[in-house]
Amino acid sequence: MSREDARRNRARLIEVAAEVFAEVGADAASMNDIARRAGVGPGTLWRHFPNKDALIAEVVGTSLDALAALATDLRDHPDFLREWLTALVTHITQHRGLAARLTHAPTDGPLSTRCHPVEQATADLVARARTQGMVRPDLTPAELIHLATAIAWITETTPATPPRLTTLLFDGLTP
Amino acid sequence: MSREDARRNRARLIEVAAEVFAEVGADAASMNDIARRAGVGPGTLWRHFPNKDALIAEVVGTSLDALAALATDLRDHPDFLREWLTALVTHITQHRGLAARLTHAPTDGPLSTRCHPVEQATADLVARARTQGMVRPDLTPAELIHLATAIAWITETTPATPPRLTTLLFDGLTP
DNA sequence: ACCTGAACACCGTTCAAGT
DNA sequence: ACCTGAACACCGTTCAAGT
Repeated sequence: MSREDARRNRARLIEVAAEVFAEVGADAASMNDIARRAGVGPGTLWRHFPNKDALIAEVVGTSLDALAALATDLRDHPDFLREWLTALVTHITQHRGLAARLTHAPTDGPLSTRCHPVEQATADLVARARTQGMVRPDLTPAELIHLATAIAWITETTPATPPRLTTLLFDGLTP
Repeated sequence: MSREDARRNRARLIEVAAEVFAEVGADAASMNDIARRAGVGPGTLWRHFPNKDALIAEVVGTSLDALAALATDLRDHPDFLREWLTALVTHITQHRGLAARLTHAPTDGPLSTRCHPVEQATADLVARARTQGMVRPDLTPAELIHLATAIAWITETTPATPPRLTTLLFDGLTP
């Protein structure tokens, strides 16, 4: 088959994957199922994307970039760190199963690579918050991301809501 | 076979399950693998325990009870709510894969049932903390458990440590 | 009464064989 | 160059057949 067909296959696979992820979650989705629904053999899917994370990275990549871009808009917001934490949680929550995938993704894998801009943005905002005394000085950017991921995850399967848990975390449990 | 054999099989299955859970985590552990290692057919495992949660409940049940019992010891501790949160997180962390199982367990299933004493203890301590003004008055016991589970979960697959995240949650992110 | 293990429909993943 | 789909070793789960 031609390179043209290959390109179409690739585009179609991403499209179908996005559908399946939305239906059952990125973690629960089956590679065979995605290939089947795209009308393609499993082998074709696996050569276009060497592992599931690569496929996920392609599906959520552009929205991760959009999230990172939002960070610059937030820089001058009076409560930007809280806003950023909210944005992180919201974004992860919008892609069911992504939280579980993020925490298991190897550091040098495609998904982690795609997250780099968001990590960078988080580092910037935490540093900025620190110079302004808006945040406890020992908080690391990685910790903020871990906590955002944890909140997004627990939200997927319990009645707890992201804004509420975000508030509890940000302000603490004491009065 | 005799009822005697059945009882021995059951005990052996719980024993082996505990081993496998410790090795690969309760979530990743395979039912077939447990049956195989116990020298028993899959069917035998499934009749003794109608689903995986029932098996998990049996394995972690006694330690859940011990956790609940700890709550009464804590009642007079000056910082008992923080201690309790720490105990919750510590306990879940000690059983890898338990966090994921807890959040997906059906409310009327065997695992949720086994968690009842811990939920009860949490409700008591939160209520007590509230009357003493030690905690924000809108915090619900369920929220505390959800957050403890989330922290235990994120801890399994990242360099983040339970005591640190517990502190961040309890005290909040602001200085 | 209790156990066995073959069986079913899946999964991720690979790779010879086709165009 | 790219695709196919059978194949392998697994998984959860069931159930006829055995003692």
